[in-house]
Amino acid sequence: MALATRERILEAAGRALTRSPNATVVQIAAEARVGRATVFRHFESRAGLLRALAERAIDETDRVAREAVAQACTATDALRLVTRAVVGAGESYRFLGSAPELDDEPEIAGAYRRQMSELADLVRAVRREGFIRPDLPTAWVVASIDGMIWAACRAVGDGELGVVQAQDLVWDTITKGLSNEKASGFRDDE
Amino acid sequence: MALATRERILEAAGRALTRSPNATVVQIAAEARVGRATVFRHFESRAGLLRALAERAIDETDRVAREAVAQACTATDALRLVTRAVVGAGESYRFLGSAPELDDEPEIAGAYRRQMSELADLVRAVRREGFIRPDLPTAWVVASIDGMIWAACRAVGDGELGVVQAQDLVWDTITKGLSNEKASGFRDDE
DNA sequence: CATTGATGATACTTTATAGTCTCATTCAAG
DNA sequence: CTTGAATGAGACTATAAAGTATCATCAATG
Repeated sequence: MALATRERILEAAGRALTRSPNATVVQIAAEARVGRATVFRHFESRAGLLRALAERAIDETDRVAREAVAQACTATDALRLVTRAVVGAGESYRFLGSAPELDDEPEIAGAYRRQMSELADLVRAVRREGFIRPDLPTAWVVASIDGMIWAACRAVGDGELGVVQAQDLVWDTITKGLSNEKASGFRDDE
Repeated sequence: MALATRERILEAAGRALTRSPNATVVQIAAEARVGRATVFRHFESRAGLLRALAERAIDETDRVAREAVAQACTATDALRLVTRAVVGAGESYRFLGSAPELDDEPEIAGAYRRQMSELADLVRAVRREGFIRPDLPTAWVVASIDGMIWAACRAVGDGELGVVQAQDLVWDTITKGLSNEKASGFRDDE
């Protein structure tokens, strides 16, 4: 079963690389319960395996994001659904957050830039609908959404939150913030 | 000037490792404009250099955080000032975000856990002051603050925001969120 | 039962990088 | 000018990991 094996290796690589981003082929093979040679039968090199894994993660993220956009009727709702969807797919791309050598892969780095740029477009559309505070730079809105998504994925991966809970919390916090106060004013001096 | 050289190497290592987390000693030495042998005259090994760099970053973060706490009279204000201070010190610890081998250093991993735990204590104190929405789990509040700080540091490092601007935006967004609406309600069906 | 394809194990080669050592040079202090 | 400490350059070794090749085994398929 060549396909099943390849899939097993990819998933094992995701787990191993999430744990330790410099995981060796030996460690990945062990995680997949597969001989080291088998890894090289399915992938031309370790770099090739990482590339395949990254492309898989990017495709998966694109897929769920597109699905989310298709279901939404406003940009604001699209952003909400995309956020939920991407957090839900966190397990598949979480290893990317600390995979050093992937910055050297033009395709991967380019895909990440494209996703960020698409997110920026969506944010601008949401802004036109009036949902986003006008005083915040778009770059910061994008960056903070990205940061929240990563925080949620990490919390889920570390078992601190359930997936659904994290999905709810991310959008809730992105929009309303953490503060309990109506106007969120604070005074420097008590 | 032994001390100046050691310092030059540390700062160069910070820059090099921020760019590429697997930077070799050759690359670090080149960044420091120093011979490779000189690196090993000042540090027992590459791992030792990373350890020293990480300890330096942790100490610096602790220092600015303690200063911030000392100036605040309420827990809420302390959290605000700590956030500002830590974002301001981002350059010194940013490399830690993607330094794989440092997870194996018990001292470093432990220090990070301690910092997160101190942040959690601070968050609980802020919660008692009533500033934080009671429906949010503390773990999530901590995680999202951490995520916002990282997002701000990355934005500063990438030149998307100025340091002061990022410091302002982080607290502002943490507390009030991105949304323009008073109650931040949204409707699923337009 | 025989064949075929995938696999596991293992030995081997290659390469990149860490780490050591030596020597010549430079530069500042006396 | 002399001396000594720090450095740069480069040769050298050791090692870990990637990648290759081979052979025996096992399971499915005809």
